[in-house]
Amino acid sequence: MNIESIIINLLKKQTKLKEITLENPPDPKLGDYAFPCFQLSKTSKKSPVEIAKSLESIKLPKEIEKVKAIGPYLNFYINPNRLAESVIKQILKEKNKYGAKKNKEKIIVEYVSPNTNKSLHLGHVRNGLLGTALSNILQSQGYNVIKASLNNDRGTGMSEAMLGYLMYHKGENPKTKPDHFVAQCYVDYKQSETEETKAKVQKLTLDWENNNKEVRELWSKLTKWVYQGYKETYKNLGIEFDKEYYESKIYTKGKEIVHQGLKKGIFKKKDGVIIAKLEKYNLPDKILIKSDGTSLYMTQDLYLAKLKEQDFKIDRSIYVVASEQDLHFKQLFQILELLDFKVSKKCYHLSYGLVNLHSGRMKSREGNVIDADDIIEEVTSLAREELKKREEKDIEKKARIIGLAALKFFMLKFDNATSFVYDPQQSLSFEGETGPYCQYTYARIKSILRKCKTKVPVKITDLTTGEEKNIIMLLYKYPKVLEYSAENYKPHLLSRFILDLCQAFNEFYHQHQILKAEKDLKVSRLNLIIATSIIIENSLKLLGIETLESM
RNA sequence: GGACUCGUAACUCAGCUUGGAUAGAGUGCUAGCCUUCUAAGCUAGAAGUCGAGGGUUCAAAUCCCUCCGAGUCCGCCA
Repeated sequence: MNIESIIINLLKKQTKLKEITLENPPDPKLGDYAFPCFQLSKTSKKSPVEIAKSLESIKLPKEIEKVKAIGPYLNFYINPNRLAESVIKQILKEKNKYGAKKNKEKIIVEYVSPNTNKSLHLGHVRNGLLGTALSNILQSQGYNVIKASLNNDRGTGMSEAMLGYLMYHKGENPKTKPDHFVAQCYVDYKQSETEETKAKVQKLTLDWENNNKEVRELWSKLTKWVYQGYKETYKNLGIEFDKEYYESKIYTKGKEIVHQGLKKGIFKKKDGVIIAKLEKYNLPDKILIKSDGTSLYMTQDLYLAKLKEQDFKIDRSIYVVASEQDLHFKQLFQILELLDFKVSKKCYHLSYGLVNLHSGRMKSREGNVIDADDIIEEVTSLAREELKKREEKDIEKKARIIGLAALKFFMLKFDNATSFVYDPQQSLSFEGETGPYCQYTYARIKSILRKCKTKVPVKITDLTTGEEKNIIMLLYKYPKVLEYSAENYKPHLLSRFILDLCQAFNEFYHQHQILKAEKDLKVSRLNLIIATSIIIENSLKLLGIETLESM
């Protein structure tokens, strides 16, 4: 059932307007949908208030209970029972397919993409969770999603980590988590960096490129450790990939594209470098090949963009990368366009703001980062303390699930454009607009359902209170929210929706009895809360958050 | 200097796509609610020149322009 189009068609017929905009009244008491009559007063020469009044006599379909002119607005009150019956039955029938769509497009989403000389920090966590949630949401809309990551596993950073290993840890095996060990080598190097060591780093990089056996072996050893460590962190966070790319395997391949472009006159050679002139597009020029003939990040990105398209025949290519690289992606997409690569039209940069600390920006080289593994540990331990107060069973398992929910929800509730300061007290809270609040709401519903011993017949009749209607409207709107969230690449809209739904349920819960309601009403309300629990569970799952039957 | 993003309550943020009724949450604060289905909850209250100014419009937090402030980025890092 699509209420909006029913009302819009009704109004179109009545007013002869081509476009009708409906809006939501500020207070549910004022109705469910409102039609502002200002636009009509121009042509009809009557005041909007009069027009609204005159429209009150409009003939209503059965989906609409009544209309009422309130000031310059014509307000529609939907028939709650009819909508409730239709929406709840649909949810009970379709379960996790409610809100799902069919789509043929293939979309590749690239996220995390770490530099392998460092361990993962809070910024990677935001990136990974954002990428995961986005992938899930797109999948829910029927897209064939390929989850990909690019490991930046070569270059100066890796050489610095290698030199750090040789200088301070030669022959050692990791005693800590292996990626942390490699990151430590990097930090140790950085803290003692001199002109002399810089030269050594340069030599290592060159030797690596020339396939020097010893250097390559050392490199393999370190990267292997790093991936071992990453694997564990990814697993803990529920981050997965269908495809991992490695810079070391593709970094030379972009050069060919650039040289061809030079031949065709798309790029210019100037002062020994090959450059893309972009001032026409209001962008700074971009160097594509350095004067020593070696490639840059941009060079390999040109190749990778094409490679992704070839590998998977994708229709869209999304890059989840921090806003620091906004310019880089504008340039990349523009250069792809210059090269006349079809993929240029398929690319989208999902930019997100930095996660800062009170002390300022996180800098790996200075070691003042919030480590991903530490944060998981911290949030789990906070949840454990909380659970101990409640004398719960399965404390360990639940602590992990609840702790991660707090972390994940916090990372996904802001618009991706906003940068925020990470504040442990706020970020890891379990009360208010948090993951655990949503889980708690779900557990509450489950607890009621456990106490209801009899099977609940699918019968919906008496849901007429404001609190019930509020929930029904949200359930009705869920598919639209999901779709909008997917098409605009905005997972936070889903997070906000879940909060609204949980809040609506909790208000209902405190106001009305469910198990002690009289027979038909009880059945209707049970159906309502079953449907609610299905949506909470599914939507949290899309954000990568697990639910608990009790907590 | 240029480009982009952001500026909404004491604090953290929604709302801006598609302009519309008294601008919403959460945290914190104040006052209540556990002999009733889980109080990680709910109710009520205090709290806002929507950064500033101008423009468009019947109507602007929302669209346009200017300015101010913060952040990010700007040819051989990724």
